[in-house]
Amino acid sequence: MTTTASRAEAIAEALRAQILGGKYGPGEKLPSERELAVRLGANRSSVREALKKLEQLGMIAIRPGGGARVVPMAEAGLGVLRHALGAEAPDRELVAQWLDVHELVIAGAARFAVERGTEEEFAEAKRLLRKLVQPTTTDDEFIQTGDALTELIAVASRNVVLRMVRNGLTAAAQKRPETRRQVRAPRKELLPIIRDIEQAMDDRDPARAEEGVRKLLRTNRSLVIDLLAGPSGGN
Amino acid sequence: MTTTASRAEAIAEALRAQILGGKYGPGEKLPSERELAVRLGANRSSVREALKKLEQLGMIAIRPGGGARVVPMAEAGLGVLRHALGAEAPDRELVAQWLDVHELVIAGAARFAVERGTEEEFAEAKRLLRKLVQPTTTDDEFIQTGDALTELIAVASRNVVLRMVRNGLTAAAQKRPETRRQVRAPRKELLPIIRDIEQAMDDRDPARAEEGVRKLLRTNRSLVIDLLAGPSGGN
DNA sequence: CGACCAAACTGGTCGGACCGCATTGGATGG
DNA sequence: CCATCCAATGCGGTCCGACCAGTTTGGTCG
Repeated sequence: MTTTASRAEAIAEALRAQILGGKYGPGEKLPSERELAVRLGANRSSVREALKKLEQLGMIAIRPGGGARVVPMAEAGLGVLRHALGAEAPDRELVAQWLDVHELVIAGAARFAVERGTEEEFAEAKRLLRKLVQPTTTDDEFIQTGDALTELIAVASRNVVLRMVRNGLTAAAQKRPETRRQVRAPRKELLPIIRDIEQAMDDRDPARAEEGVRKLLRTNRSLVIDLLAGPSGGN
Repeated sequence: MTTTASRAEAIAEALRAQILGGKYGPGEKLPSERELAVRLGANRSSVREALKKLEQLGMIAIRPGGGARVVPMAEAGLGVLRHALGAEAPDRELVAQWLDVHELVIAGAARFAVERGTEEEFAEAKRLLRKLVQPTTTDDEFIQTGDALTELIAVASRNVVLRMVRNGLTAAAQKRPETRRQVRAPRKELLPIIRDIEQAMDDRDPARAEEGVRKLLRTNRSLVIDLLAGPSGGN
């Protein structure tokens, strides 16, 4: 079923699930490459490649001659998120935390963007903002436009580091197509916020732009939660 | 010379330097694994492992049967930063951008931390803040205390995603010991800011805490620039 | 009981081999 | 002459068996 990708990726996926599932607790040692190979019915090379993947994600730490130990999730890198959020039923709390950080980063980027952006970028931003509230825009287009807008903000911030952080965040939120959900976009409430952001761009007012984008993202908050974690339930 | 680590790591380092140095431009295809192996005098396994590392960093994209092409730096992950900033003479502009993002993230974390932190964490934060301005604190201790403080803020924010982002940022800023520089910490100007942050904790005032931490980080800005990129000069 | 050393691990590298896939360039049919 | 098709080529992905260097570990010896 889940043999969608390469052998090594499948092994990495399995180990990842086992670690995230708690089979191997933080600090615990994983079986050796050779034992994992026979246990999973794969070659040591493939197992090794999978382990290297997990090491690069920051999930495990490998010492030559020593073995591989599980690293606590909070000490890992952003890459782990991609698989924690990509699960069948992601933790709603984790999704909420993702949204908080995303809001923080993009709103901050908007501040820089208004300070350093070009007229062309402002025009493009206004075009995208207007498209968000156009009645002819489908829900899929709404999401795509939103993504394009955040990327535009990141680019206009003239900050490569910020773009990289956003890359990590958005990559983590990428859902596999088969688990995508249908959502409804809240259009009406957006109009005043969008006007506010446009005004901020005209006035080159960074603080106002930051606050406007923050409100914009917060309005879409429940939408993203539904998109990533499925409707209602707890929280 | 630079055989600090394993063979694969050395190869990855070399390729990384070549890519960052512009030998292979964005979108350009790298030589095949076999050719790189003979060219670098290493086994294909080692070359392969190095390429996998770069792929995981987001620097290159590998297609089965196709080859490996270079990904533009702005589309890569945070991991690339570690080596871009770890160079002998890092780009000062890049360091400045790192500082902007770090300030944005930690100040935002401070907001959450004041909302969600425990009394014990507040007490620890105050202890660290006071240590920053104690005359008996050495410059090395100043830096360590600052790191501990930002980590405490990240932990107290109760946001795993935010901690991961911070992990990525701090890992990128880790300098190799041999290239560390001596710096002087600006202690006197910190006192009013620190009092402000303490007051914000007592009042549970998130906005004030965010602004205070932002000022605190900004005060240390030139210090970090010197630490990472070396004092003044061009580049 | 403690220090010490050797055997048993572990990960890192090597060389060779085979597979399925993507690319490509020449032969073919229009 | 051009568009099409297909086989040869090159690519990454996997597998195998072997050896090396470092860590762990257990038992032995002082």
